[in-house]
Amino acid sequence: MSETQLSTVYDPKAVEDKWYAFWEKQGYFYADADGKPHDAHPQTGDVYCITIPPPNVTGSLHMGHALQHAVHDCLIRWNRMRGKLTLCVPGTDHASIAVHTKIEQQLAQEGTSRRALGREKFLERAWAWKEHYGGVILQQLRLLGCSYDWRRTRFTMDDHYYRAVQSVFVEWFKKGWAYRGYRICNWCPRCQTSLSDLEAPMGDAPGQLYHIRYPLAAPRASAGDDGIVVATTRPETMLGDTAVAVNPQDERYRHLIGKMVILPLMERAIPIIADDYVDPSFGTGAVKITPAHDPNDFEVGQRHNLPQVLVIGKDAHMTAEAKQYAGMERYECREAVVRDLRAQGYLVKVEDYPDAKVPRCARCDTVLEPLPLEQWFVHMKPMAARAIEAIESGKVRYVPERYTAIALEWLRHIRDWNISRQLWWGQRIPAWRCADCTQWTVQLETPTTCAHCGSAKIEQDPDVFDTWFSSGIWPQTVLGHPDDTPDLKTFFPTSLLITDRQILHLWVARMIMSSLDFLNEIPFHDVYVHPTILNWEGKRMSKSLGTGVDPLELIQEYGADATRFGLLYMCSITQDVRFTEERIEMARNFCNKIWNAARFALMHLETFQPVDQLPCQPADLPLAERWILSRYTRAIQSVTDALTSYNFDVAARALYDFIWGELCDWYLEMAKPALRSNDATTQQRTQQVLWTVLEGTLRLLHPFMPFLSEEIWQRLPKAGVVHPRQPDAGGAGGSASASSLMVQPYPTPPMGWIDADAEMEMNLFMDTVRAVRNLRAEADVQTGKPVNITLLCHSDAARRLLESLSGYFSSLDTRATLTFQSDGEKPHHALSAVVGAVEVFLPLSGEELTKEIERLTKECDRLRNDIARKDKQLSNEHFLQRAPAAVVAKERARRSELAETLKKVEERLKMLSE
RNA sequence: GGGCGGAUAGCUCAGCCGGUCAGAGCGCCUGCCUUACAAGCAGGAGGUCACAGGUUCGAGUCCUGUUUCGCCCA
Repeated sequence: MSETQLSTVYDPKAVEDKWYAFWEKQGYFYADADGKPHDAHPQTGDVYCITIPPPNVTGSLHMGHALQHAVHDCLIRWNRMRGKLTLCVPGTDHASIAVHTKIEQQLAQEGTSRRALGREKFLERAWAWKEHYGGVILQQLRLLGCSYDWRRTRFTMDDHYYRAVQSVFVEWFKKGWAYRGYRICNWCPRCQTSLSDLEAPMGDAPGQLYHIRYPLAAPRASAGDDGIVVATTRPETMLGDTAVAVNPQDERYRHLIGKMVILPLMERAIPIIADDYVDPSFGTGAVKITPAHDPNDFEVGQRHNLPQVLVIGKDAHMTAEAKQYAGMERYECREAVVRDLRAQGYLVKVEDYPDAKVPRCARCDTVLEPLPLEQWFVHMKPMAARAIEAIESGKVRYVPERYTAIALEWLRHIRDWNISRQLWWGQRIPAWRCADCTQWTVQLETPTTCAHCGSAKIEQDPDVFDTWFSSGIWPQTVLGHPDDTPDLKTFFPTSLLITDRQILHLWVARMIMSSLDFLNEIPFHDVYVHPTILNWEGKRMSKSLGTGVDPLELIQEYGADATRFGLLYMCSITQDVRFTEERIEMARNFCNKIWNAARFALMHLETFQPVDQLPCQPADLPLAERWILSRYTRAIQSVTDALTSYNFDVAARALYDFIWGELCDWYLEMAKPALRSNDATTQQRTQQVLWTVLEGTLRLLHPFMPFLSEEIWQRLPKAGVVHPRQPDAGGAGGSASASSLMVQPYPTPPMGWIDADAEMEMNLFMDTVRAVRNLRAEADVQTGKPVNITLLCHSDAARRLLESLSGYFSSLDTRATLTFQSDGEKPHHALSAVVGAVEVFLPLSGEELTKEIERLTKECDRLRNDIARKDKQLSNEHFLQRAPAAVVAKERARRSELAETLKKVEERLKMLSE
């Protein structure tokens, strides 16, 4: 096949599916505990394992996932190429509330309900829904190029996993950590379930603070006593008040403690009590106590033995206890209560309260109703203590480091966890209550009788577990726990967890706790928290608001490699990144640049037979070769360092700058003459360096752009192999190590190739070339028109260097014919530039003379300015005494450099004016 | 109320341990279809690094405060 037939535009669609199918067929994604499952790639014995955060089984890929998995696969491919036994376990979670709600909506549309349908039929529907949409998101990850072990795909409702979740509960019940409790819980009136504290984020809800007067009950303490004024943001809850509380230290109210007030509208007598919980500075300093509808009041109520009056029900409507307000919706009732209070003269004042917050449902945003409920809770303190120890001692490391403190803070103030959900889609709680003795029987196998009294009248709790309760055991469970498996031995603890910061407590902290408790091990060594992707306005992307960008459309339009590279390029240590499509476009252009550079290289390597090792010392090569090998080495260092420290943006930039700015812009141009040379030795030597650098660069690039790099690598001649392979042509023939780029070793920096002299010399050369281009542009010389350039060299070394490189000038966009001078008469009417010890002259036609004089005058001013600044610094005694000698020397050198330049510019100016 | 992150060219972002750090991509302006690439090549304009103090010989870079946007916890 002739490489010249390759399109000048890289076409991702033509290569992505092909290589993905090939890799998968070869078994390269797989890793087994014995370390040599498919003998697909060399293993050093080191293990690298990640379990992905399981997305919602019925969900689809959004930008957050795309970024997260660009990172996942980059690290997975990198470590695999480093020779580690590398495993990434994919899977999904059952998203209890989301799926449950979806099915309920469907049923409602069909005019029925889950109660009418019954639990069994409902679950059939849910499973059917899961089968229909389940795994779509995993399919989408393949389009991104993710090289995960798909054989191991797990789902949190799989039989094994289901059992594992239940057994966690049974174990914790045995320890006394899982217990049945009655307390105020977050209740979502729309989802009809309780929620944990973490699923009930507080949101702004600007409202009013109502000041209500509760009159004293007879006999009055003294004439004219107006009772006590309480302040509340939720006046409708007053219907359930069973006390008024004041701070015992508060002089204003001390005389009222123990007295009774009459609750307006309800006409009930309630006591005034003293409790430290009351903040005297807030509102009026007197607080109404509604034990049934506020978590703090609930506790006050318990301390003071207050009755609970439930006035708001699970449907967010008023109960019979609310008497004349019974049946009203809660906000409707609020209006009615305020109206009646005002009419009866109890409403003292209403003030705006902009800082009010209310808890909302994390899933549906409905304002939650705190209600006293009997639920299953988990006692967290002992587990949190172990997690704190593991994090403090550095066994679990957070990246960026600042998240450590955030995690610790939450763990130190951990509260018990409500794990029961009044839903049907999820793992059923294995607990049976006895109708006779009211005790619970908790075990994995379905009991026939009560474990306490032997009664047969037992009934299973209808509730299921919180989804996070089940995903909290993800890493160990997908590797086989609670069974003792070889996978667990080999891959656990895993290497890394990559996650979003939203679920740091909800999920990450809980995994650490469960793993320490059950396996006495941390679940992962590192936690990498990637930035959140925002839209260009800095707002969270939202599908419902239509502010999201669909990563699949990006892959469709720009290709998977460009999408991955663009995302990694913006993946810095910052907390948020704003997404702009231009970044992906930039990456697409970069793909194209690489593609064309490869076309060029392949064209010149068609008949070339490379060898693994450079056949000579780099020092014996020409400057351009020494330079590119040196820069290539530094690129390997940069990329590797950046990946090691999770600085994906830095790694991507290093690749971009090296490939585009050095390899393409300079080396390929400078290699052209030699590649076209008739001298076989020169040609082959250059071909070998070109091949070495390109082949290595593709390996360096592969974790970022797996498809493009593979496509090019496959076309590249191989050391010891004559024909390039295509997946449909060669199949699995040949040794594994030669069949795919993804199982090649990742480059390590050949330190001996670093050549500081070559870099210095190239810098002088490049600066000179740039100066010539610059002068051409200034003189408005049309491209293609040759120019005569005089190079006046004040150093023999510079002259020798530039003379030896003079052949390159014509090809590097200068079109220059060079004349060298070491001294003597300088060209008079000419444009000029100074590059170190070299002066560059371009003869001037005449009319540009004034323009040039102006320009040089400006430059003189600038230089004099700079020199004055330096002089000031260098005459500063403090600076000379306190700054390190090297810095002072550097500044002195810089000063004389500037003076030298100024001298030359002044001379030029003089000559132009003559 | 407590904690954290951001504020650098028109836009999106890099700038590690203070001393060529004032940068990149896009956009804009000027030339170019030069046999790898117009998704490209060459050149150019454009920023008092949010504000105010302080530390230092020297501060986008460290400290304090302010303003502002966002996140987390209570």
